[in-house]
Amino acid sequence: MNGKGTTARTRLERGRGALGPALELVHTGRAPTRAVLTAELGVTRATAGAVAAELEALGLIRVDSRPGAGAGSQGRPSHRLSIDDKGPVALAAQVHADGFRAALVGLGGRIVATAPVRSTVTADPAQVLGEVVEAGAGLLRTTGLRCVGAGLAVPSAVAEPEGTALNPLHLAWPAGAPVREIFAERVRAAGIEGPAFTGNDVNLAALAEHRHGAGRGAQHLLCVATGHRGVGGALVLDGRLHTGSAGLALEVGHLTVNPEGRPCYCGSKGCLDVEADPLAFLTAAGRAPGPEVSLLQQARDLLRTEHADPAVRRATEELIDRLGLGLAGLVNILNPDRIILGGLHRELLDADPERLRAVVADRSLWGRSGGVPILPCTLDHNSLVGAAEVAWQPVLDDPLGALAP
Amino acid sequence: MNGKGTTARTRLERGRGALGPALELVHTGRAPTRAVLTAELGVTRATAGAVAAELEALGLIRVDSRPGAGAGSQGRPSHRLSIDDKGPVALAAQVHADGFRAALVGLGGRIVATAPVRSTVTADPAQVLGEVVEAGAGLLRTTGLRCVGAGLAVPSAVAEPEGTALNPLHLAWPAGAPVREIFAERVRAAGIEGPAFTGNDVNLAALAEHRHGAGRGAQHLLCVATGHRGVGGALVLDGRLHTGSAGLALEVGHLTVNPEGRPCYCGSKGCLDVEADPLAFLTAAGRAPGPEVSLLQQARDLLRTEHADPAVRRATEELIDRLGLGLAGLVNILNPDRIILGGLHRELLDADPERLRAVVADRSLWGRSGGVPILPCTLDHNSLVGAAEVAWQPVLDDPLGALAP
DNA sequence: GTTACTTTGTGCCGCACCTAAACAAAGTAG
DNA sequence: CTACTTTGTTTAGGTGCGGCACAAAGTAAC
Repeated sequence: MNGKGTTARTRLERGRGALGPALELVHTGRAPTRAVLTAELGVTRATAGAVAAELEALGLIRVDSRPGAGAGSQGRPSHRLSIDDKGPVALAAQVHADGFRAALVGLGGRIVATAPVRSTVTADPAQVLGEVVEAGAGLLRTTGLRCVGAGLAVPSAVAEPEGTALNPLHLAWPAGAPVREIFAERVRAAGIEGPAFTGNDVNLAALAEHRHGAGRGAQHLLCVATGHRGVGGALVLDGRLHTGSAGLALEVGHLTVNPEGRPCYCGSKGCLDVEADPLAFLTAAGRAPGPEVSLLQQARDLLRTEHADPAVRRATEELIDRLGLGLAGLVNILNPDRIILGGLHRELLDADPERLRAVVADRSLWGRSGGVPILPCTLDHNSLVGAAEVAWQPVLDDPLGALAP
Repeated sequence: MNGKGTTARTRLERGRGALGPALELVHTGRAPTRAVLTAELGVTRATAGAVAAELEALGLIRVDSRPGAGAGSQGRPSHRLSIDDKGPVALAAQVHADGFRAALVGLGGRIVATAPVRSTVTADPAQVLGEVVEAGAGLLRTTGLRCVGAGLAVPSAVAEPEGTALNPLHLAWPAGAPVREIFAERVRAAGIEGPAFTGNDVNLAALAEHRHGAGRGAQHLLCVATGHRGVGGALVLDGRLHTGSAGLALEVGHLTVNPEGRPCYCGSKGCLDVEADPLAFLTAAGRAPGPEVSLLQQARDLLRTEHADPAVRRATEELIDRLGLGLAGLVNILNPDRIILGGLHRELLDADPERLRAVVADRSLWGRSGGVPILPCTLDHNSLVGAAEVAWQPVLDDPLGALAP
């Protein structure tokens, strides 16, 4: 008998210190039962039980008395810990060149509801963000779920601590637009409680992949992706996003990957930004980019459907070599224990994983660091989930403090 | 009346959690009095007093009842906290191309005693490390001080967690030599208690500069230096050395800084390693390196004494430009809030700080991150102090646990 | 010199959080 | 059915810290 009501009530004031770590373990799927939770936290069973009861009382998780696929077949079966699907959610928003989208994301990175994508991104950030927040507010109204906060992913470097978008170029937004401020104001205006965060989309995608995707368990996770124009990077260190002292870290686009390469707008030449993005791929394959769909879509289609074409094959190999050189440079500096690729880079990895791994290993200084696993990202909408992740962070750090008052 | 003896005794079992942070504050000179300690720790005066009493009982610090240059002139003067100069020390050792040296280093990075430098580095690491440890053991015998542990700085990347030196090239040691194991064995054999650590010299120098030198207070500190051949880098994040997942991070020598540059042994060309080290400087100035003194010494002499020579001037500017390009690349990836230069790079900075800062700012993506302060290192024997720092680390993390048993 | 004020140091109580240990519960293995 | 293994709960207790009142040690004003 797991006396739910009363037991949880009497323990409500206990377990503050271990509460955050415990929730994070359940959140990332590393604590399926209380027994595992006990081991992972390094506490006694009594403490783990109290903590789980408290998280249940907060409406965040559920303790099922049913099966619980425990460890060995012997001994008393453990109760299963799961995320309460009636629990609170975070409002996640994403803006990119093709449009914007809003979603509600619960613990565990589960997308609870999504608003249809709109493809009208105007030059006015306040209008776009107002619409996307309104879409999210609509989702909250129809589902009736509690909201812990809001997160926004933008395809631009975001300066800290101001929260301004430094290069939202392919959104046609003004450089330096105070996106965090605008977003926070719209969130407040929509009557949504909780704090509002804003971050670079690749950074947030990396965070999501680290917690719920291909990056699980990595201590030093490097993420590189290309979507529309340019190349983005992100680093997750010990579970935390490393954004540098001013939010400008991992601007990897200007590593030199081709000394004889084409000139870059930064003043150098042969930069990763202009040598390994969708436009570079289309150009290398001798195709003129069309205006209908996004560059990423065009490049992806070309790579998938015409990979037998010699020109496409050559372009693929060339981009893999350039990307590999860039990754090797990053490996020498950051020495990650895992690399995850997104966007077109993910397609390049799928097209010829051996070639890419060989280039990285060959141009890394030590065989060991060059042998770092390179994986495709595995999470749908990882930027969106990452945006929710930062909104969830205060709750993960201190559940009682963030939810009680 | 500050009842020293009895008060400390009655409080000996208190203050475990805040003990480490408190010691670190005194160690880095950020807590001159108990009042400041109270504020910095964010605890009550009662706790700060108990913690200070306990650290005093451990023989690490002293609470002087004398003046104490407190904050305002009003109110009761605060007692001064200082490091007990009869307290324990760490054994620090350094091996480099010109010889080796041993020292005893107390809290606060104070070098208590040094053994004379020997300049016979043979090809056998066991012999060299045996001699250097013996020199340190002699210092311990003559001073009679307690030893908390030992640290060794080597001019090579050190692989984690094995502790092997991957490229101790200019020591003529075999690549992959198990230096940490050898050092630890010699330390044990010499009857020195405490753990033994080994690290890359630039990494350790960065750590020392962060705690006691030009890097104080920086949250994201980048350190770049060149001594003999090649260029080394280090990153201190939130007070901790970032060595990557296998100890191989910050191998900055193979950033491309000159697309038309000379070939590098790594297979690329124009790498920082071959474009911005002492040999590159001598070559650029049209001088043939001699075998008498170290390359660093020759380059330094040339830069200082013949800076009026047009060839030397051109070489200086060329190296500053190359170095600046490399630093800009690192700034784009790491976004540090301070950069410290050592070895010949420090001399280059002194020679023309404006030029270097301009290159870095110009080639960094955002003006903000390019405006990062670039400073010369300020600590004598920073690698040595850094070696002691890692030996002190267990005590700084948990003074009671590290010293009591 | 006395008084008022400011700031620092200390003793005492209590609370929050956890551990330890004993016991109860729920399964498997024979 | 009994022995064994593992999980969950209860109770008691201990550690580290905050809160608070008070004492101590200086300066400022008169």
